[in-house]
Amino acid sequence: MTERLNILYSRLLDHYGDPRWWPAGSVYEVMAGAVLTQNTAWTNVQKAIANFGGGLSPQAVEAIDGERLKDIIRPAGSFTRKSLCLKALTDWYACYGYDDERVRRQPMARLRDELLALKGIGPETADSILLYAFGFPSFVADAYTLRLCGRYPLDAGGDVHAVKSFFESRIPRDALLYNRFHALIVINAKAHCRKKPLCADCPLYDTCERRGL
DNA sequence: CGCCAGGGCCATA
DNA sequence: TATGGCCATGGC
Repeated sequence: MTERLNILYSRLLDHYGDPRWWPAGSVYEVMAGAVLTQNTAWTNVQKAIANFGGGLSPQAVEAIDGERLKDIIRPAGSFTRKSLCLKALTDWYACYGYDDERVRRQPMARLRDELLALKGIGPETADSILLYAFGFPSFVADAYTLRLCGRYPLDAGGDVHAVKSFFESRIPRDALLYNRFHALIVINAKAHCRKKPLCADCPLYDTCERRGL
């Protein structure tokens, strides 16, 4: 890991501790949550998940009628697209017999292409599923990561693809490390750096402040 | 009230 | 390929 990235990571880790992160109980719940949280507050996703009554499984989603699925996930917004996307994602999972280990034996690049081919799944959602659901070393470059790159002097580029390859080429290819790093970025963003100006108790405050951000 | 939240698709030019 | 409108709810 480069010096600058190491400093960033260490500061976040010292301040927040090991996050070991994604608030979900199962692999499939992570997959579904990744879709439901697209441009949507996590509190709304929780409401949608709660509407499954603890029965958020691929078998359940396959069995649920499309119209009823819309109604269940309504609190997460954009429910027409997301319901179709959930169905497509579940069909994809069914191709592997809902078997996590079988998915993990496939080449990551191929899985990513398959996910990106599904309507409603783009780069951020695909990477979240690969990393947080299945434990592949695919770095997630989401809105929080882009915002951090705009503030912290990494010179990582401006778009999702550039930022993703920036981190992946400079961090050891380790899924747990990717997990911690991105989780820390999100936790920091939620806790301190939601918008300008940064608050003084943000562990990145001095560096960002020096840049006038 | 208006803004925005852990995006992505689609229509334009 | 690069923008911009759109989806849609709930919290603030």
